[in-house]
Amino acid sequence: MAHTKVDGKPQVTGGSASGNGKRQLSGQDWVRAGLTALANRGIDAVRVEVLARDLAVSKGSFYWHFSTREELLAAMLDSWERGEVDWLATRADQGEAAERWGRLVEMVAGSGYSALAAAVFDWSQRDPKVAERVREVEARRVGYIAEVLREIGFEGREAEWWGEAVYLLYLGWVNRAQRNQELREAPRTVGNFLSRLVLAAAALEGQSAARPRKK
Amino acid sequence: MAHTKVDGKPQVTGGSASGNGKRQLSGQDWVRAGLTALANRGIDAVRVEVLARDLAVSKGSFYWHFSTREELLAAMLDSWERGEVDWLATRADQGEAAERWGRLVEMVAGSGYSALAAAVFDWSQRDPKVAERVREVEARRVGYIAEVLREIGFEGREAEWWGEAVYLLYLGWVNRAQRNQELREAPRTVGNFLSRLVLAAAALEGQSAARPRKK
DNA sequence: CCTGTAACATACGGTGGCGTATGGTAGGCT
DNA sequence: AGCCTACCATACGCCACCGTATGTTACAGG
Repeated sequence: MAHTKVDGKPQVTGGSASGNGKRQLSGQDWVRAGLTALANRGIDAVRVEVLARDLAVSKGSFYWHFSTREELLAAMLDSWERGEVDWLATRADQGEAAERWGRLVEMVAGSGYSALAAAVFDWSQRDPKVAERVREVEARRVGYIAEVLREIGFEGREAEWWGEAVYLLYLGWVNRAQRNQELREAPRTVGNFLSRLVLAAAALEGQSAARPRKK
Repeated sequence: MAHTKVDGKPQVTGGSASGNGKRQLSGQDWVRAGLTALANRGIDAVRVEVLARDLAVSKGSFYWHFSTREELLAAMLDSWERGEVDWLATRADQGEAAERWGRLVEMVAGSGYSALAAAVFDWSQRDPKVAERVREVEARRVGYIAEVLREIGFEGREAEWWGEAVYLLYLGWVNRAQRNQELREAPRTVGNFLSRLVLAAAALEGQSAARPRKK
């Protein structure tokens, strides 16, 4: 047992705020590098020696911070999940009725197409543990959308149903934008799709409630 | 150069219709095995030696049929593309007005969630050549949906726009169903989502045209 | 200045996969 | 029967990667 596990955090080891300028990586640096590789070339491209080359250090460094590759993958998944949960948490509270929909659309449209999310989704297909975590995150997302729709004026069951539809459309867009620059480079389009979908839903359900602004 | 390329087809080499019962594989057998591995564990799991073990033969066999692994991947992509194009071609002609929408929905809902398609889409992210082919197939799909929508009563531009929306929703469903049995095991749901989406679109656009039957 | 330890580097054994080289076999043709 | 050839097996060299063992450096505290 040469290395002490990273149970807590390797205390100081400042990534870039330690004052000495450069050297001395932290576990988080490896996680970040791993997530970058994941987003760019998929989970099977997250290799210890490759990351070491990217970071211009040797494997010896990696195996000090982590005891195995799987441990890094777990840390990466944790990091991603935390980011997703936080993203929703910071936006779940502050809301004034129909205004929230417009902000949700803008946030989604502006937050980029997220190659990372797409890569994590693909990863989840080959690892049941990952799939479980992704399902939880997706349930939160759909729940949040449905909540917003309820505030806009959709009735209970309808809100959930159309919330799912909205999410599926968004998910399809994320997927398709992956290989279609035109979709990526016009971030407006996602918002347009989502907004018109909700407008149509309201028209069908006979909602007289507040309409989301097309902005 | 020990092996002759598989330019045409290795003539007889019957997979299972040759009468002799078993042995003697064809290039198509390798392609099928490759597509299976692709669908189950992604493109990075399509390894020559692994496929050889699955087929209970040696690599020597593989390198007779193909000169390299890349050649197999190309053949796999060709096979997939041909299947997709044929799928649309056999359904594009025969149609009587609004009836086509119902059949399209049923076909999509019944054709399974297609882990293969999802895997190919993911593959396309790491290989521009694959991405190009996938884009073409997707353009055909969207075009076909838009065409059906036009026959239902949507006006030119609206048909294309909602056709894209319908496809994105379907794409999101394929993606999500990958890790959600509940969605997979109720094949009706896709159809319901798509049908209600079109109904809502018609309601928004003020179509009085033929409505797709909810069946 | 000496020592300990955190954070690396270097070197190694082992595995899995690619592509090649070459040998073996079974069935059709003459 | 002999031979050719399609199809496959065996064996090899090579490389990328995993994880381990152990040497090396920087700095903190006494």
